[in-house]
Amino acid sequence: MHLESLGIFCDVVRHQSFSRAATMHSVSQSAASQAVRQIEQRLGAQLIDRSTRPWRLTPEGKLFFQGCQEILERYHELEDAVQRRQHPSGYTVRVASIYSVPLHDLSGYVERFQSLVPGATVDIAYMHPDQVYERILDDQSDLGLISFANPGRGFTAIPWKRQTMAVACPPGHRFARLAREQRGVPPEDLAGESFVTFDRGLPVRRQIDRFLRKHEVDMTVVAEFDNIENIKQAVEDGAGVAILPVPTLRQEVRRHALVTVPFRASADGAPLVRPLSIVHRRKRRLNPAVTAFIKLLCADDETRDAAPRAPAPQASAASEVTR
Amino acid sequence: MHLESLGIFCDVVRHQSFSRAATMHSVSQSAASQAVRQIEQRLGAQLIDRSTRPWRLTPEGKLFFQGCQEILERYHELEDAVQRRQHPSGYTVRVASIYSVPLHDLSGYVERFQSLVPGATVDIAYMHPDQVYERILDDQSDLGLISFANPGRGFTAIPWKRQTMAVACPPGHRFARLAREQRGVPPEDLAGESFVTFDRGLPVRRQIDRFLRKHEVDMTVVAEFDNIENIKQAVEDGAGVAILPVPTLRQEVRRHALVTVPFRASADGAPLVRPLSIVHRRKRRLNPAVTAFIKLLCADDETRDAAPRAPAPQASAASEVTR
DNA sequence: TGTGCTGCATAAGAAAAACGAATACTTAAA
DNA sequence: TTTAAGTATTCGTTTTTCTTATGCAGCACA
Repeated sequence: MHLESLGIFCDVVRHQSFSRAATMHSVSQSAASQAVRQIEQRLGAQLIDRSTRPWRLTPEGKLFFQGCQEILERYHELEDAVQRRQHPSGYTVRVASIYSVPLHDLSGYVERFQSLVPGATVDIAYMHPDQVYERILDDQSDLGLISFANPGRGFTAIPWKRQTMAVACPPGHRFARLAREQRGVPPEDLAGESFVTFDRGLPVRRQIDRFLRKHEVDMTVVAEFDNIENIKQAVEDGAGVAILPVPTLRQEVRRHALVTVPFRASADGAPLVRPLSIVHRRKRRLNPAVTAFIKLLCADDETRDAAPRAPAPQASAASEVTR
Repeated sequence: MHLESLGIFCDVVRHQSFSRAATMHSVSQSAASQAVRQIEQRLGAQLIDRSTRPWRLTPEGKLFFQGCQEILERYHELEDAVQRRQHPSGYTVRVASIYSVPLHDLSGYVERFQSLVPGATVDIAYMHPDQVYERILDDQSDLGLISFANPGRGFTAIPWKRQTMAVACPPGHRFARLAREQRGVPPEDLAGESFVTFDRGLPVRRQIDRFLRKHEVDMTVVAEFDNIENIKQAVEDGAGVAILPVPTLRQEVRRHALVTVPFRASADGAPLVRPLSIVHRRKRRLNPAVTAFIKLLCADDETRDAAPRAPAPQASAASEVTR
């Protein structure tokens, strides 16, 4: 019997819902249903009486649920105990992040985390997306923060933030007036502008190009960089305009070096967002500090920079990062 | 984490041996090795220090081992508790057997079992092999006793006995003298005999045919039956000779209705044996009484009717029934 | 009485994991 | 050294598990 299945069963019971339990475990509703059925088959006993609505636990189900809870708790404690024995000096959470995750945001988290889990330390290293993956695979980092996570090959991606993207231009640019007047720029108006953007091959570039193609906008790419800092610098220097995640522009906007011009919402299209994900190695025990840190990061992800999520046809926590 | 893997780890520790633990769990040594490694990877900790010979548990391993033992025990108790709640009146072991498993043998087992596990009852039903599979799939029986178990599609087969097969003929037959003189008959001498045998399509028939083909023996099939009783009857009636498992002939030999003539051992070939297996649904919790009954059946399987087993290149409890 | 909605089950195909056979490797004993 | 025993590893296959798509039942609401 798979402990994960027992965990799903327990959450199904606790939340009185297969779908919710499924989401919590990052699997589809179907998988949760099958997991519970598998347990029932193995035991040769109904655990859940589905004939009534809402469904109820059978006596066997109640018994099994209580037992499972305890067993799971014990097992997790056991894993923690092994971890503690390995790192008697306390936990370190090693984070590998892409450059463009606002340091500002993270340092806030780190402070809160260290007061929450005393004795824990957080190491954050900034690097190129590919290196983030590498470091996680090599077990040099516990967590990675990246955009457009691709879930293949042994990673689990937890959706984190969705940063709205907007046009960045120098304060003297004709778009800047729109921003001052609290108006957005229609994507079409970008046509013909000089454009500073990301390297081809970065997922964010593909996302932007798709957006522009959809709105039939043709721009002149005057420079490409593999990181946001360089792009911002080029725009400041008057090389052209750029499309960047809003939160990454905070500094420059504050010191009036750049202006953010949001896109005017158009009826037909999804807004341009950059999804950030927390990734970690699959099938890997995360030590308690890491789990706590993830929880902290996710705790308020809905509250800022959040764009409405595209409702998936069926609940699946992973679905939004798989495409 | 798979509870089965934890079980393998515990047995590895208990027996200080991957291979033995593997056999106990009916998997290959490779699988056991991989299971333990998987646990280690998930924990990110060495459980076993392989640098010394014999290997030893690391401190983490010791800790984890103790925890696992308890967790597994608890889980098994939990499953049993669910079973008990379902069948409060006590356990019944429902056995489906092919016709030709000597009733005599089984009734002995049943008696011993009932004194061993008071309150348990054993239901034995005899039927055609196909029905045995059916009944197990339909959950009408807990265990099946069949020959030439084919492990495909959701069954687990536990090797049980290996019955040596021999020629059965009427006492007046020319072969009968060989038996009285304690000599065997060379397979070749069967050529030209009238032959009463099993239906085409039964695995035992294929096995016999293969044996005869190997020894280049050509016999005249005068009758085919789907069960041993009919074959024995036909041979008694003088229809010809048959090749049957020795233990199934006990009755007839005792009352001098038939004579068993063993094959003369030939250098080149494996002796003709009929493997009997205990079969049950895979991935299915067996209630404690069933487990106890299996244990009882297997306890002395080596001691009688046993032919030497072909040593497998690598230990695998299932290998001998898979072909 | 329909009509849409929500939540679970089921089917089928795709993806991932587990497994076994063969083989390499490692160490202890001969 | 060689041999033998026991474990790790590799690779291809089989089995399992998961997702997507769809079905189906009850419920709310018109």
